[in-house]
Amino acid sequence: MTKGSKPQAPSEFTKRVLQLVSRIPVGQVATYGDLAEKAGRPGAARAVGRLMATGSRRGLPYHRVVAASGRLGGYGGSEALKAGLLAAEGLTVRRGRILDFGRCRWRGQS
DNA sequence: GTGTTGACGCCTA
DNA sequence: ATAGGCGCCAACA
Repeated sequence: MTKGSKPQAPSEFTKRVLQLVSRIPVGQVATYGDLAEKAGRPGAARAVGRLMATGSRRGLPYHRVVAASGRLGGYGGSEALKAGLLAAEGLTVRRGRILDFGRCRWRGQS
């Protein structure tokens, strides 16, 4: 089969971000900017957020991806749900903010 | 090819 | 602390 048609070939950046998200261990969280940087596009936090919103891949712990400064960000319209999921992971969320954020922030391989 | 949007990030007032 | 603006990149109309 030739490549006659190109069915939404995912960019390296997209695959990279999704891969990183799937690598986030339980009890830890990563920020959009962090994922973008690890994916090879520092500053592309928006692109990362868009990937979550559109959800090219399912089954990934998108709820472990939060905004910077310890803010949750959003979750399809129910950030409370995101907070609940994070709390269930062992984190502590207070008024839409992750307390031990600097403690549970996933650093990949530090 | 252009314009707009989006689960962001950081700065300044 | 709150508000507003600019910049970044990728997908969609």
